[in-house]
Amino acid sequence: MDGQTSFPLGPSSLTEALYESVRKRIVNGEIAPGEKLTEIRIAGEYSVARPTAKACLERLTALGLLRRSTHKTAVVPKLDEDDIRDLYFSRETVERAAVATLARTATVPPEAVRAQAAMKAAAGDTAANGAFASQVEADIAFHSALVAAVGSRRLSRMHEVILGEVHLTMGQFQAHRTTHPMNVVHEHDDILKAIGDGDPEQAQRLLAHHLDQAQGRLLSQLHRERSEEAPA
Amino acid sequence: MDGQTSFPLGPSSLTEALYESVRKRIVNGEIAPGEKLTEIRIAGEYSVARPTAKACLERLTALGLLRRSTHKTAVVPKLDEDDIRDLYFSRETVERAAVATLARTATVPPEAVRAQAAMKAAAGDTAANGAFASQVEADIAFHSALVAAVGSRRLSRMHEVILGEVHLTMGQFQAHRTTHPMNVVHEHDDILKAIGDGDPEQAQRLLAHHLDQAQGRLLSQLHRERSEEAPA
DNA sequence: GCGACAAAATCGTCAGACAAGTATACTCGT
DNA sequence: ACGAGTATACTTGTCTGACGATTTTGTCGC
Repeated sequence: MDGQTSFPLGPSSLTEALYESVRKRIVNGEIAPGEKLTEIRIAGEYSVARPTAKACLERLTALGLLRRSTHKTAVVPKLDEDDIRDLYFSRETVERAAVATLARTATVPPEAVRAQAAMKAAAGDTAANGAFASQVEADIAFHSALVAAVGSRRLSRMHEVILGEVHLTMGQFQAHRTTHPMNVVHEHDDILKAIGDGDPEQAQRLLAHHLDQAQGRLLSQLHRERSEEAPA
Repeated sequence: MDGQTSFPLGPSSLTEALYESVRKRIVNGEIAPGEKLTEIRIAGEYSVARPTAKACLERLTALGLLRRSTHKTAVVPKLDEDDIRDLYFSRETVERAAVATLARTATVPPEAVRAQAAMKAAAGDTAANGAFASQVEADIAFHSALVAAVGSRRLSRMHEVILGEVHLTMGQFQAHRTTHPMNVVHEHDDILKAIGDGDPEQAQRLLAHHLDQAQGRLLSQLHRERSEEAPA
């Protein structure tokens, strides 16, 4: 994109914009897993000072989107099977609480419904370029809306961090390409229905199943890739 | 204290030690809620450069131990009723998942048992100076051990953040002073027993009750303080 | 070919400086 | 005397530049 004209810096500041931009590049897979991100490189690419770049990398590291230890350069993490299981266990913990809470008052978040519409639209033109990315976006938006509707700042904060890593793995494995997006849409619809019916147990059950499916897709994709690059 | 002789910096680095020190001062209530923490003040108190102090404050802000908006001085947050409810809702979400998981395999974490012993010891000499602080420490350690035993890095990370804020409020309200610590000890024991019995439902029930009690103590303490400083 | 030493790259921390925004205090008009 | 607008001081955001420490890489000798 247009990299040199002054950025449309949304919020207040340089640091924020830099962070958002690098974050996007990571979760969208533009920066491959295992790739090294030095402070100098970031500073150079964006024409900012090294301390600014440093702060950016530190923030991303805190969110799990980068790994680095003292005096070593940051790298985009390549999540293994244990990571994915751990990630989905944490995710399930948070989202279970969310859907149960919503179901208790039969509150169907309008934002989630909107995300569903976007997902259906994206599912329509699977051939189109960038359709994959917008599917992932819509999927993330759906789950995000579910948690946001609970109204708990801290739950949302935790979920945001987790979804960041989820987004990262999805971008890396492109698991959505190997499955029919309409299945996901239908599972989402079922969850919304259970919430609307005021049935917390059912909502949790369906959610757990949905997440299990997603985790399974990621794991099988992981194994496939591993077996391909085995002859080293 | 001795500010000029090089610090006995425990871990790797200056930043880390600074962060730990300031964090402790905040959660222990040495820095009162509402108190302002300028970068310059921290830099001066610890004889470090301002960027170092800045990074420290940013980290603490990310953890919810400080609040600040752009171009405004960081302050130690004074949590209101909504905050406490939100905090305990999130806490319950995480710890429920933990005890349920442990109970499913009837795994009683040795660390938690050890924390219980420490708590009993601290409960013995309520009169002693600093006994209150060690009670809180032991309490935190117990719940921390529970979650750590699950073995989920991400769940532990989330819990760590939440416990930071819990620690903060406990230090501020000193709620433990108004209650018999042995009650807390017994509730902990009950939870451990349910885990050992392999009864996830019971463990979750007892945990929820335990957290409800704790939240209630904090809220009543909050109301008491508010009514005292009402005539403004 | 392998291990040890030297060189390069990178990070951690610091000092100093300027711009920009916020909050406070002061002045002026009514 | 009091309120409103402005001016000043304080604090933060960002940059430039630099030095020591540590990790990594590359080379040399055995």
